[in-house]
Amino acid sequence: MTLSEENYLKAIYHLGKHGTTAVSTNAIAEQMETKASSVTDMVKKLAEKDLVNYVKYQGVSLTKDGKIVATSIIRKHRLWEVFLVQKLNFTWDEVHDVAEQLEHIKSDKLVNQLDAFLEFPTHDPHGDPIPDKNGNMVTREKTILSKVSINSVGVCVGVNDSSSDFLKYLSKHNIALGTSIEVVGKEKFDDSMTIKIEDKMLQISKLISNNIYIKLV
Amino acid sequence: MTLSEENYLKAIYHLGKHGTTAVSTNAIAEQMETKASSVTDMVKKLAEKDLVNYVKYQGVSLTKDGKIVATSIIRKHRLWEVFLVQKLNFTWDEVHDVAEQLEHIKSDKLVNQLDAFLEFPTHDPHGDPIPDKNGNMVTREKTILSKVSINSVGVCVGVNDSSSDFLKYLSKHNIALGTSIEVVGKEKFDDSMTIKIEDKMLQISKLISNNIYIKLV
DNA sequence: ATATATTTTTAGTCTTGTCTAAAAATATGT
DNA sequence: ACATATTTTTAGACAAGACTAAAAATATAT
Repeated sequence: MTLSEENYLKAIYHLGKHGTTAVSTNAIAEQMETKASSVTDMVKKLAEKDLVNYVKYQGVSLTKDGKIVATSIIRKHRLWEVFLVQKLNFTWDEVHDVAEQLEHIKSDKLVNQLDAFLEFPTHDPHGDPIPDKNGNMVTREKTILSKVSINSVGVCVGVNDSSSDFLKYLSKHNIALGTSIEVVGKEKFDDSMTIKIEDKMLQISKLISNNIYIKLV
Repeated sequence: MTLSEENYLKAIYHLGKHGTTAVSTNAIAEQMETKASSVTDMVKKLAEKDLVNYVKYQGVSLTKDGKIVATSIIRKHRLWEVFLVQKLNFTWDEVHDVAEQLEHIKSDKLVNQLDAFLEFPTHDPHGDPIPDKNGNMVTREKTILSKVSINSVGVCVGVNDSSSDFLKYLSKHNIALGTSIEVVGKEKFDDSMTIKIEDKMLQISKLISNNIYIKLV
């Protein structure tokens, strides 16, 4: 497995609900910041190796083998993120780029010992589930903040977008995993929301509320 | 810096006492398990970037910049080795291949936080010194076991060859960093030695004694 | 239903890092 | 010192992965 192949598999996994639904060449190209023609080339190679299902003009999905590879990369990525935050004092907006590199390190012993060292975490610093050694992960009940009704109360359990800019925005407003959020107002016109965080009111746009997951209490 | 460039700089550093003395194309090729013609190509590229001094047919040495890069890679390699042994329960013969991968991860924060997390170790699991943030490292007094006279007593402080096979041999005979070694016999004919370890006698060949460093007591 | 727009693929090119084979330079032995 | 051996470099080729431009397939709109 080359670095490039691994990144394609990961992209296909993320784009089509765990790689099960077919995703378009263009979607992959956009996600990977490359050109559609490059995607076609690589996808052919992955199909040759039985890592993806590919029918010309019909999109791409992961095969069983492809899913195993993708899951193992995601496992590594998320374990490293936990390591960076818990042991090396990184903040949740700093971990992504480094984890992107670390996820490609090849050593079963390394991954499994790291897992044990971190005491088998089930979720990464953004609330995403970490696959275990066999590729299984827990599915935690969660709701997109934008979808909940007025007066709902919940606890932040994850984010959809984990870009540095978004995470910094959240930190600035004291929103982290575990933060209690109450919906005190919703604006029909632009779908903005007023939420209460630690007794402070905050106006958030639809784009923001669409990227926060909460668990209702 | 590409992965390949980094590996060449590291090889040149190791072959010519910290990269200061010029090393031959063939020597680099052998160390890197590649062909001399490939070395010539890469060395030209590195010279172009002012990372090595290169005169056709006269060998290669590192420039100031080249040394900085090589030192930083070696720092990372050795820090990761300490991490693997101290935190993830790797043995000293298992760390090399994984550290070869980890040494190429790019993140200053990662390296410096890792250094702090490990409490600023000065030596790796093979007794080699770890450069600090500024590239400085301590030089510890050490003697090659093969060179010491009969009845000398010392403590193992390092190894010259850190291949898995050699380290496993040492472990099997209870030789590790800190082990006390007494030279009780030397054979002129083949330069083999009899040493005493924890009250047990051991016959070692010249090849073995040439790869063990001790500090005389 | 057919013209137009969009998406996807193909064909050909480029760069990086490698290789082989041959040529050039250096080293060695008598 | 000169013939031979060794080392190093050059020249040309190749694979991986990316790109551009053009062709083919699919989707959309009136």
